[in-house]
Amino acid sequence: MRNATHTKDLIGQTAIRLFVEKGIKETTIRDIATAAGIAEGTLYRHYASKDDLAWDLFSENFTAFTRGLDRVQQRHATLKGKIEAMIRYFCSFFDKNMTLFGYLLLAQHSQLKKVTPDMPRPGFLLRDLIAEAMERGEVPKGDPEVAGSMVIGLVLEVAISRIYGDITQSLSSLAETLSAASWRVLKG
Amino acid sequence: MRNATHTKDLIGQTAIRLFVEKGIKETTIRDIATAAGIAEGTLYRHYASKDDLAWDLFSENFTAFTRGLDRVQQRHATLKGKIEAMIRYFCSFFDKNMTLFGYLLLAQHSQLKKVTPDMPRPGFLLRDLIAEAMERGEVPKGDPEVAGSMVIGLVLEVAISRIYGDITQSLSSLAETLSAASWRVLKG
Amino acid sequence: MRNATHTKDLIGQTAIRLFVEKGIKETTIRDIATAAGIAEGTLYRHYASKDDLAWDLFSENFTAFTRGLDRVQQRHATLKGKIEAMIRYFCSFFDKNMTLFGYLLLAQHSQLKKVTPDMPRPGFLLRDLIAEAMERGEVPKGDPEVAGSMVIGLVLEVAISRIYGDITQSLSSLAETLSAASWRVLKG
Amino acid sequence: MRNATHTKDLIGQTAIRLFVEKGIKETTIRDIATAAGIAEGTLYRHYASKDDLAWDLFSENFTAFTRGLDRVQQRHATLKGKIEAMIRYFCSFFDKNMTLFGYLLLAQHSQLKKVTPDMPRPGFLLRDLIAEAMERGEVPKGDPEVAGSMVIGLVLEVAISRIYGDITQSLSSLAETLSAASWRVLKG
DNA sequence: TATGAATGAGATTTCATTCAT
DNA sequence: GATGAATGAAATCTCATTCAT
Repeated sequence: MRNATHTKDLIGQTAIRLFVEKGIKETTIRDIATAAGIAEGTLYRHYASKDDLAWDLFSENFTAFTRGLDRVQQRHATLKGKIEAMIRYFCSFFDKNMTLFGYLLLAQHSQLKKVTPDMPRPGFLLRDLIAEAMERGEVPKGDPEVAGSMVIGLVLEVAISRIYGDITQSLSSLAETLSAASWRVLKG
Repeated sequence: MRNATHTKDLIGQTAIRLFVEKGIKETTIRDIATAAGIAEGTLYRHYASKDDLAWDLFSENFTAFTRGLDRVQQRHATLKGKIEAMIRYFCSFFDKNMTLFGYLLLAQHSQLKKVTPDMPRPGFLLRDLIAEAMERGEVPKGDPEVAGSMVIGLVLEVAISRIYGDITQSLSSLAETLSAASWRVLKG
Repeated sequence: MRNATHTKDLIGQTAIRLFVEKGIKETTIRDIATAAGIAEGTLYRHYASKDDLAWDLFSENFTAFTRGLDRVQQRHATLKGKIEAMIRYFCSFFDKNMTLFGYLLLAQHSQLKKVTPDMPRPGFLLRDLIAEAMERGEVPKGDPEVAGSMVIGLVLEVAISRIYGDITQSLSSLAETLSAASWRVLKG
Repeated sequence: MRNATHTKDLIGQTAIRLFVEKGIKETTIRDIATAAGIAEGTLYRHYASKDDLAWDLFSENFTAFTRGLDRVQQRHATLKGKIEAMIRYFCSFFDKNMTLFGYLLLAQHSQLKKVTPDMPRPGFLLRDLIAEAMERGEVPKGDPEVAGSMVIGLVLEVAISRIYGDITQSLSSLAETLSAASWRVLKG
């Protein structure tokens, strides 16, 4: 009977790991409880439901990640600088907790439906930054939504290949490569 | 006693649509049967299980799509030509059946575990083509796995944005943009 | 489209074999149809239902077997002679069609409920013969039901051991042994 | 939250009764749950499946019964003494729990396939004891498998007649009769 | 007669959630 | 807070039987 935060964290960590390993629907409350070494009923002392657990883990971390991206981009004036900083931030975040990132990736399709329009999202952030850069002539005019998608996909797919083990280096060691490629995409 | 092939196709079409709309686990056999206008038991005359249904729809179409990519790539000698042809093929495939592509995208995380190493996959195809082009000096040397992932992600994320409605144009109308961006990524 | 009797026999033979191999409930109409090389619906041209099939195969053969026993016993005046004749008949019947006998054995528990009291049964036949022999002093007085059960069990269990492969000789080669043992049981 | 062992026992007792009354396949999970006064899902907290339930009830009791036979036989030096002791034990076991014995009898055909060769079985036990007695000349030489089968069948069939109601006395009251008959079979 | 696709009632099983302890 | 047995609604799957061809 340790403090409540400890148990809640334990549940969260365990759930994320199992969700990524087997899928959200495929992971049962019993799976999580067994792996965490607690009773099934205990989980409900910390989360109202399984859905609540999945959503909590997603929104908490998704928002924090997006805020982190926003924070580092603000320290730079040019889109080039912003992109480089965000990619460095992303790679570092990914390398520090690959499993968590795997969960955000996995959960986005099911959980994004519950995301309110006012919640910060990397896609919207990047699109807006690109639109501004087009305005001020830093990059050629074009569809900022398309440009943003290309950059995001370019980075994300490398992360996915890392998760699947097709790439073995750390993402941080690829940050420069990703930045350079992104910039070539945007610069036209 | 209707045509068996007709019924099987009907089940497949209906299932793909519902799987994309609600998710695979979230779609019940009853959902599919009702939507297809057949009895629940009928489904089992054509597919051994729900898992078998999901896998069949995935592997059949995934393989066909990859074969299509391979076919069009072979008509060109340079990586540039191959990339352009594959992206045109992809965009056309996507525009013709967005729902099916949505299913391949959705199912890949759960179904890819069952994919045998000998099954053709777009990622492996592209990686090999890039490796060859690096060999013969058409593009700068580098990690072909990373380069391939970047190109695939770049294209895929735009398709995802199209599915989510953040982009509204047809993918085919963006084929040139995607090819140009991909080539800039590869050319270094 | 051979004559109807041929198909009906084929179904019956196939069903008996599968019933013994897997159990009655465990054998499906489809199993039988597939093994017999006919369509599922065809079975219903010859038998009204699966229950009817199982019952028909049982009652037909069970009655015929009992009648056979009755016939051979009538040729002898003494219980000793009757027992020897019936055991010889039983062994010969068993050796000629072990699978069929396996079915009668297997089905008796489920099908015997449907047996009407007027249907001839080996147990009743033997009990009555023993009772008469006790009456006329050929064997010591006692409970003919118990005596009959002992003799039947003694013979039947050897047959079961033969079916299970724990005994490998033909039953006919054991007929004398079985008769002698039975007689010692009855003679007291 | 009642005692788990109590519930498991309740399920087992109820299942055995219904299995004997209606047959294993013919008894549904719902039948058992209703008769035991529990929810259907509860059954799966104690047994992994219906098959597991049937097997567990069989193997547990079959093994215990065989062990009991072995125990009482060891207290005697001669085959005659062993046989008498085992038959007494059997009759007592039967009279104390006719339903359970009915289940062992009923289940043996379907469950015996799952019995591993190392599991103790009455048939093997008796065969070995007879073989030893033949070795040391207590009974005439012969096939111990056949002799064992005859003795087992002789006893078993009387039990079956008791279950069917064709015999109404307790088996224990017939123990002497069964022992004497068995011994006459073995003694030659 | 034969076929075999379709049916649908009913069986087994799963699992998020509740609640007495 | 913690437990874990119990619940029951809902899902998957089975299969004897029907019926249009």
